[in-house]
Amino acid sequence: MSHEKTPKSPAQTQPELAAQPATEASASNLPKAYDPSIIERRWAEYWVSEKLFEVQSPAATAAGNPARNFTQLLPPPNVTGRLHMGHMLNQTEMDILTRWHRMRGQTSLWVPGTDHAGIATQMMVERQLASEGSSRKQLGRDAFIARVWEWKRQYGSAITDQMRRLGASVDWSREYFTMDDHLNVAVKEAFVRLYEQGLIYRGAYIVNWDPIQQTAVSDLEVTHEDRLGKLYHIRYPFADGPLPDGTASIVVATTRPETMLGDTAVAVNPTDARYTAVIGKVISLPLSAVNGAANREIPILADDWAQPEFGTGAVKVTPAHDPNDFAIGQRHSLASITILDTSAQIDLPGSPYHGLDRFAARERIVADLEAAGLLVAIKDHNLAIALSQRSGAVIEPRLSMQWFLAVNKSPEGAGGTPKGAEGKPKGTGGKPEGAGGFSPLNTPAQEGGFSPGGVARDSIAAKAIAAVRDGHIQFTPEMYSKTYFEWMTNIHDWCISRQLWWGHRIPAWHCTACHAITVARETPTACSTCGSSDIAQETDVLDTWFSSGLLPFTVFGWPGTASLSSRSVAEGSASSLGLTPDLAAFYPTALLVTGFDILFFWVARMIMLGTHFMLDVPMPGGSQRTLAEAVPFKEVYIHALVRDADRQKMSKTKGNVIDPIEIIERFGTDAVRFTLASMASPGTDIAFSEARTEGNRAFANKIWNAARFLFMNLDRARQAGIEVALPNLGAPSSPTASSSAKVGSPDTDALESRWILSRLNAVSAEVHRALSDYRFDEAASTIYQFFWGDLCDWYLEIVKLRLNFEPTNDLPFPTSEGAERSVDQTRAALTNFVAVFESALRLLSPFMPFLTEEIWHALYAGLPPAKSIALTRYPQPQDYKCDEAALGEMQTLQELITTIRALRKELAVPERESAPIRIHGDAQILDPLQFSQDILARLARVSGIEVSFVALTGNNARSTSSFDVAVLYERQIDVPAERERLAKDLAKYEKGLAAAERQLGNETFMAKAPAHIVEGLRKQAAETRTLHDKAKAALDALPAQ
RNA sequence: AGGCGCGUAGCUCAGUUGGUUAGAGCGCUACCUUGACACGGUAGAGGUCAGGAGUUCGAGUCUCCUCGUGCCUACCA
Repeated sequence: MSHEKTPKSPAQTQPELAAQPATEASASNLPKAYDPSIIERRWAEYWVSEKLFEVQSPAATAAGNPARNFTQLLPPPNVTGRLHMGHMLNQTEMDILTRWHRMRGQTSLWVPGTDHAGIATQMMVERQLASEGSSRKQLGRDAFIARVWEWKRQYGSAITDQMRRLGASVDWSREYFTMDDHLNVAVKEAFVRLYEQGLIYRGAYIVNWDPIQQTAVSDLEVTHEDRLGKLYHIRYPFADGPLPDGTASIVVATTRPETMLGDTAVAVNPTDARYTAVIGKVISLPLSAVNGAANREIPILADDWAQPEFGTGAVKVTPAHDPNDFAIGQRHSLASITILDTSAQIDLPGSPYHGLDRFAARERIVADLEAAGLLVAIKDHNLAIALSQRSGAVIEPRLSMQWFLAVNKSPEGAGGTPKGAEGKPKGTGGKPEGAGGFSPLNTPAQEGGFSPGGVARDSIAAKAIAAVRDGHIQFTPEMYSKTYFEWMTNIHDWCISRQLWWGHRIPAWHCTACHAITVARETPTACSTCGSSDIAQETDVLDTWFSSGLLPFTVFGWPGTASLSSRSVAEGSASSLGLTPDLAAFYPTALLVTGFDILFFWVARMIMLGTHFMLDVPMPGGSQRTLAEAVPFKEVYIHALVRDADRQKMSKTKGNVIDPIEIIERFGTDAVRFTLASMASPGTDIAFSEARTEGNRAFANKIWNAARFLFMNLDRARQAGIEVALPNLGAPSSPTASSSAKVGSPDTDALESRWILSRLNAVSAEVHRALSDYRFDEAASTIYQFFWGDLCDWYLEIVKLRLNFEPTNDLPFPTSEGAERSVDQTRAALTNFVAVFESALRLLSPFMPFLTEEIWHALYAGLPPAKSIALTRYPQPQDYKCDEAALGEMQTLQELITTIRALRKELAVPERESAPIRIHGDAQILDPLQFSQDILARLARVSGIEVSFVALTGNNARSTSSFDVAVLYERQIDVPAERERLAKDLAKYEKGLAAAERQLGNETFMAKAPAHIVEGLRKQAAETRTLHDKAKAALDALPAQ
């Protein structure tokens, strides 16, 4: 604690230890209210500087066992990013799990890193250049990339600095950046292998083109927005004369009239009787004239794609600017005329529309059509407009040369055996995304495999589907596996090229001489086909998700020092096949925690690429890796979205973004973490609530003050010369060895001691179960209830009774024997208190690492048994003795105290005043209470106990199912209020009784319901009957008004 | 257009395979500045589980329908 010491206590004299940021504990030393800002930064720095969470690379021979380790990969945030609540939720959950597993003794490795985020980062730097009056193109590629690196050097650690602030227990020594050299080598290796396996091809297809970014983007980077648009009906006149019936034109319907400049046909459905006669006719395409020449002529053809119900039933075909039209063009060998340039301006030299932006062109064309009398109608039309997720630009489907990953095709060459690069694009095994076509590529997985839909069994997608279907990867919540299958079974080939400068440049070289392509790991000097040295590297870079999809194995060193290009298969030693020591130890990782928004972007891609590449990497023992061992992770936990308090999605435009750092500064990291954890129930979005965060800050404060109370009494004990042993279970745990020494105390110990340890037994079991099921909410609430409800409200209050530092005061006639007994009692109580409290801190530590670290160090006064509470043993049920009798006794006692308190309120007994009670009940219930008279005296202000042999029904009595109790106090009760209360109770009992009797009288129920249910109901009915009768008697006994 | 969710106390949410009289936090009411804590203590009030029908001995929980609401996927010019 960094506040100034105000030494009031002579006990507070130990020196600070340099290595431990905390000072020793002393109640007078602790501020009255918990102030997280004082301690958090200090501990965050300590954890990092002491390298507490680093995991050594195991020796290759040690054959690491991923099953015994707990390894996770942090979903790498964009290097340009700032921490948002989604990150914080994600990292809180990952950190709780990592700390929990670590404290359970597993080797827990959490690998952090950042993503180079191609488009986002390039945009960021371009914006900066623009503000300087410069541009990417002015700078040139190399200078621009240098500039991005400079940017990264300067600002790239912002988000990881924020992570440190959260206390994320990651292994910083393993931090990566997706553009690091060794990862670049791995990306190239992966690309080359896929190319050699015939799974990467290059071709001209329609892709989603972002005219602002000037690049292709994948289907996933496109969002759709419903907008009201127009459907234009346009008349296309025949060039080859009218039909016999006089028809001289056909009317087409389109939402994008400007694309008519690129039409190369009109299609009608062959079954559409209205149009059968016009099939084969030729059209003179309006407005298509260039340089004053005649309009282009295009055919009318029949194609199933044209739907008779839609529009006019006739559809214009623009193969270069629409995926469906492209497919029609393929079927009918139509020309593709590109009429828009990369920035979506009309590119048609000689046309009056040349150089116009697409939307300006639309207006002009519509006006011109109208002037020419060719505009038949304009109708309102709802359409889903495609927008670029990044730039917000309207996506322009564009025919362009791109690289694709074939996901539904068998690799060529079994087992990934490399083949020489062939220098030619491979054919496609599926269809590229965005490439149109309306026949489903794949059919859903069916029993026993796939239906014959052209999907190869050993394709990338098929392996990825099998990995989940066969249970090698499990989703939580399970529902997401459906979403996964839905997407995976309808997946198209993945467009992996981007027309950006920032990213992994595609390792392919184009030959100017023979136009062949050379794909190679090392920069080649000559074309592999013709030997010409006139070659130039492909300018495109890879989709960012291509490199991040490889991370689960590339972060562990794949492909190793010897890439496949330089190995001979015959050698076959594990390391030459790509098995690095880290891969052997940590792959597959145990778990991936992420949001559903990147389920397809990243999760599915990791599964595809992981299963594909890792199947070729042998197991540490040299055996062939199975699919189960090739998956990138065994479990996926998908968490919710964090919304604002009104359940609105946070967005910059709405201005409702909650900055986690700002919230942390107001409430403390621990409180925010605890809030997120306690609201993280699976499947439901989190409406982030400040009120709840306040509540959890209060929880932190409560713990802080409980610690103050403990320390205060430890101080007093020291002064009184009472030795209290500090618990030593905090010693670093060996997880397998069950602790020989239980926390706690002999059976002869006080009730509250035996009880609280029994509670610890139950609570640690419950927390274990909850965390095993990813029920962060249940784990958090269990600990909350225990710490506040059990420990502070009951245990601590009772312990106060046992603490006596002036031994002569509690006996009427001071004796040395009495003094000794009192000392023993104080020592025993404090010893148990410390042990219980220390256990509770360890229990809470994964959720509130800062607060618990601070108090824990303070507890050990600078001499803790471990460098951090995070390195101690997590409380296990077997560490605490469960004493059923104590649980039962305590329950009765609590019920009695609560009832007396309520009665006293009812009778308006002044708070400070004590009053005697009279009690009636079974001996087995009441007998143990005689040992708890002091507790009753303190917690319920009972001045004397009188046992009654008859039931108590007076105005000053209340009944429970196990006892009647009366408070003896001379004060007229509020008769109307009492009458109301009793009447209400009575009604409740009558209702319950009626329901129970109906059930018990029901023969089928008695016959069919399980015995324990019937028995339980009987017992309950009997209790209700008792309560009913007592309430009735009490009501009758009320004086009439 | 398909698919997946959600609707429980004033608010935010729990409620395991159907099983006794539905819980928590915050808020609210009353009282209490008792030497850990007013970011506190004690005792309370508050719900026909969106609506309807069905299956069952028994439904917040399973089925169907209706209403409201959110999201994801999609090649409809």
